[in-house]
Amino acid sequence: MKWTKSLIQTLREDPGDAEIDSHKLLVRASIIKKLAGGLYTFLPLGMRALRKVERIVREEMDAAGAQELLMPILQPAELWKTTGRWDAMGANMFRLRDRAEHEAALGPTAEEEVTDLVKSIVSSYRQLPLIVYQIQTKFRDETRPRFGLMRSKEFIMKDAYSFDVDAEGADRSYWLMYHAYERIFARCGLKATPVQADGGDMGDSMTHEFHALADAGEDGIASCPKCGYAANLERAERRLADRADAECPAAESVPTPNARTIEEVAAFFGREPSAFVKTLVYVADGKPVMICVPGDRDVNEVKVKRFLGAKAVVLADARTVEAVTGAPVGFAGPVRPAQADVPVYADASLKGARGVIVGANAADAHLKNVDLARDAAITDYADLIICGAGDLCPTCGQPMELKRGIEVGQVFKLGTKYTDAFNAVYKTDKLESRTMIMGCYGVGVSRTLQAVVEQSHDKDGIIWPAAVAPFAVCICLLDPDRAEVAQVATDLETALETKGIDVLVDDRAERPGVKFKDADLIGFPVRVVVGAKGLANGGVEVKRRCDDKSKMRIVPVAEAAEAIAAALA
RNA sequence: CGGAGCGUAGCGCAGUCUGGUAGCGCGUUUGGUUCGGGACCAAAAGGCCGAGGGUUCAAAUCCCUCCGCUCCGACCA
Repeated sequence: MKWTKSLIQTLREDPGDAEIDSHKLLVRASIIKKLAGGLYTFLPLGMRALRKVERIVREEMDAAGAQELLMPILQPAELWKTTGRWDAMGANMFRLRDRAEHEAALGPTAEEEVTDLVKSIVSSYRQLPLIVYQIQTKFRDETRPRFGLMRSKEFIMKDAYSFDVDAEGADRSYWLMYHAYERIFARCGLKATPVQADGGDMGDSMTHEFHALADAGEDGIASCPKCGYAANLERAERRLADRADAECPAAESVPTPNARTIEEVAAFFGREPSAFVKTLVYVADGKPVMICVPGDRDVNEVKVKRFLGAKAVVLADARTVEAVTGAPVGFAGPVRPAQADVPVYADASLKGARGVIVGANAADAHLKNVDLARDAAITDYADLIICGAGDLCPTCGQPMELKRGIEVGQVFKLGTKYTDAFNAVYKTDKLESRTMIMGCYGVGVSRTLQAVVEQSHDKDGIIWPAAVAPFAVCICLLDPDRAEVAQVATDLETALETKGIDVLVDDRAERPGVKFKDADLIGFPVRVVVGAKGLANGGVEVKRRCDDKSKMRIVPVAEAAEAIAAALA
């Protein structure tokens, strides 16, 4: 392929609306172009890279025995109403009506669609287990699209679904996909870590996310350098240190005018935030609850939601707080709230807490010398906080580290949530009807592309891993108007293509510096310089993008194709 | 959805406070000199100043409404 025939427009300056390196580079390198917020065109270079990621995904899915199919993006509302997700998905789903006023959605995912499909075809245990997948555009009406392909309204996802006769089979399918994912991301040149995750509204409990570790990632991950435990902060647990608080005298109210936040109260008492217990009022599915956590920690709303088995947990508004505590916001505490029957849940680390300071449920007052067990009616203790760096690993007890990650894939055990709703059953060999056990497995294909760039770039541009590069090789033809030099480039292009290597020949009438800068920006794994000067010196220059100039080699023309292939290996 | 900022040439921006000829850099086109890490000279093309309404002799600039984009937060199968 010749550059002068390609739709490529590199930019010298960073786009004004990009924040993170990968987004800037994808735009500058002519990989993607924004149409509107959260909507991007894949330019020819981007399309080539995308196809390579897709191909890796296909090969690994096929190797795992999954079968590719393609289901409609436009999904009738009835499917979603069957599982109740027509309402549960809320504003996240794009909805529309056809001319006959039939409601439909642009698929954000396809559990309903695939369950309906499989139910209609599979009726016997002989047809199971089954894994199907598709690579398709998905739609989500994100409240805040950002960072280019990282969070967009329309994106490309590989979604796979497994159907098994029993829990053991579902477990096998789960790990089959899990290991396929490890291979997919490794082949894409991505350092991706599986981490334990929260299932959200998706269903059952068992789920792992695959995260490409990167500072620009949107998710926090707690990981243990000793034993390898890793979990999304939404889920990450910690081992509790033993608590041996001394007995304390009777609780006593202390006036604390205008001290509401932990910082203010801590300054007032001259104590560390950890000496306090912070109490927050939440509304869980319409009912108020109190959540107590150490003053230096934050509530993990995902854990609260899961612990309470609630659909929605939101921080209470000021009126509710006043009704529950009997005091303005800022003075809530677990001891004798105005609404005596409100459940009070405390973080597990507070079990045995004595001598702590809490809100007094009265304006401008806090209680000191509180013994939680003695003075408050704690309904229950549970793990309710967000882990922090230094918290102890729940598995081995060593201090954990905090990292950030880009979620590029997730595997779920769904159980029978969807197959029950659709009555997707099969017959056993004894003609008994049993519900199929399901799993679902997603790879963010377009997001993976950006994660690769986020992990693999330098100040000059992208450094594509060969497996997903738009072109593996760029031939910088320095003297395109000299026929004998141009012929060397074209011959080399043909020789490489014969070996199945993608080549882009930069045949523009540009100065060498421009071509070198662009080759570095786009990030072709191997750069070959063909110029009159080099040929006079004995051949062409071969350099890998990941190496510095000192590794550049002069290779005789006759051996060039071989040397380039070797450089890519 | 709350808070903040920004919409001026393909891209990056100045001009807006204090109303009066539409600017700069990059890119593009043409000619010339250059030619191994984003060259130089000369000429040129390219604008409904986000949209609509108002104030004014006069609006990119002041006022109102709307739309779009970005960031922080909330949210995120």
